[in-house]
Amino acid sequence: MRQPDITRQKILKQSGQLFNTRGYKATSLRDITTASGLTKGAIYKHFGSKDGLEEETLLHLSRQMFDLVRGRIKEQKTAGAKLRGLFRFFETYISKPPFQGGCPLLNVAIESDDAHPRLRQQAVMALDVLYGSICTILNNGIKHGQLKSGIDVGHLSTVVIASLEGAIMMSKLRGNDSDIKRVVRHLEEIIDGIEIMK
Amino acid sequence: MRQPDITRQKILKQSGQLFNTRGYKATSLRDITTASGLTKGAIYKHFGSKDGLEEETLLHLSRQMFDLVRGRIKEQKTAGAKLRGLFRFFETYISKPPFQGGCPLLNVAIESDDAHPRLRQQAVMALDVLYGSICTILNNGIKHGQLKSGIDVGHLSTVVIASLEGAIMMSKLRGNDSDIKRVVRHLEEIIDGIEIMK
DNA sequence: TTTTTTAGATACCGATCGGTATCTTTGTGT
DNA sequence: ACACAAAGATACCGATCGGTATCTAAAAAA
Repeated sequence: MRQPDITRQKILKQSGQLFNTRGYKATSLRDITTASGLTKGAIYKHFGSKDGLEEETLLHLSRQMFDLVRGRIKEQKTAGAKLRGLFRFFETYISKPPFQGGCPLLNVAIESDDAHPRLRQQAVMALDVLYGSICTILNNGIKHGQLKSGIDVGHLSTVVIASLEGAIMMSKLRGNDSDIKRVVRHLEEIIDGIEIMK
Repeated sequence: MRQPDITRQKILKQSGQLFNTRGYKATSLRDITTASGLTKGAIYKHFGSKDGLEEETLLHLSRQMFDLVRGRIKEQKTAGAKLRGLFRFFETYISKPPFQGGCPLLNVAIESDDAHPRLRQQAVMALDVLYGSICTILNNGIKHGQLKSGIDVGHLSTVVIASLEGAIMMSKLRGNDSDIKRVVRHLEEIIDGIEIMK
């Protein structure tokens, strides 16, 4: 890897960690230069402005998250197993965080929804991707006779995402994983109810 | 009301609105003085520091929210009706916001969980109050034969809060109320399933 | 009415913010 | 080996941050 690319990745790694824990606007460039050992010169060469860094960092965090999610989904065969894999991924979000600060989608949604249109637009896109992924799993499950055909796919996808994100908020706030575990159990029972056993 | 108290309320009203929309740390004292027409002198006389103002404002917002929630709950007789009243309250959170910026609990939880221990502690207490309220409704419902006795009260309370808060995040992010409506419908179906009709 | 305390406005402080201009270093192509 | 462009470090800018000291006005106490 070329040296500039290494620098770029080093900045994104640190800004990702800091933005996702302290918040985008609450993190200063100084925080990032201190953490990365680099200087403002490097940041501005690569990202042009702090706004630019924020947007690219969010993109980077979203990609990281969806890569992990996709990995969990693809290693399962049936729709039910894919969904359970997704739930387990969110469940270990607290006990074994893949990266610090909780869910990047949740964090940026709360920070941006009233005040930062550009970040908000990116957050909406990330939410749409997650929503679409779950809908696809459900639709494929119905098509292949793994799930009952009467399901309201969009409705269930919304319930799944809302429950998981809300549970992450609760568990992170309280500092334990009992809330996320309860919610995952509830969602698993829903899947039990719509799954067709062979 | 004495003049100092009027001033104090005026500051709390504006800081509440600003903290809940832009964030606590992202809002400057200047923002508050501009919005309220008062000066820094007034703020520091009444609250001592920005940290102090943040904590008192959060307390003020929490009280506002719980007053509204309690109102909705108390005007209903049965446990089922109380819960449905609570759901409707959260449903109208988006279309007819009682105050700007969404749910104060959700907002402060996300902002504080990794970086601001004092605010976080207050957020935990607010969550405990909400959780306790729902548990009480469920327990009373069971005791009075309005709800089936096999319910896991804590489990269901967690699911209710997580779903509602997650749905608020989604609806506020997307700028419509379809997500919160879907989640409320789901929760109502859960209540249907545990309610004992006379 | 006079005194004395309180509420609140104003002016100022050092620190830090995002951003830019400039300089040095590194690496690449010839 | 040389020239040149890209990467990144350093120094500096005006604006704004939270906080404080001081001053004025208002209200309570005498």
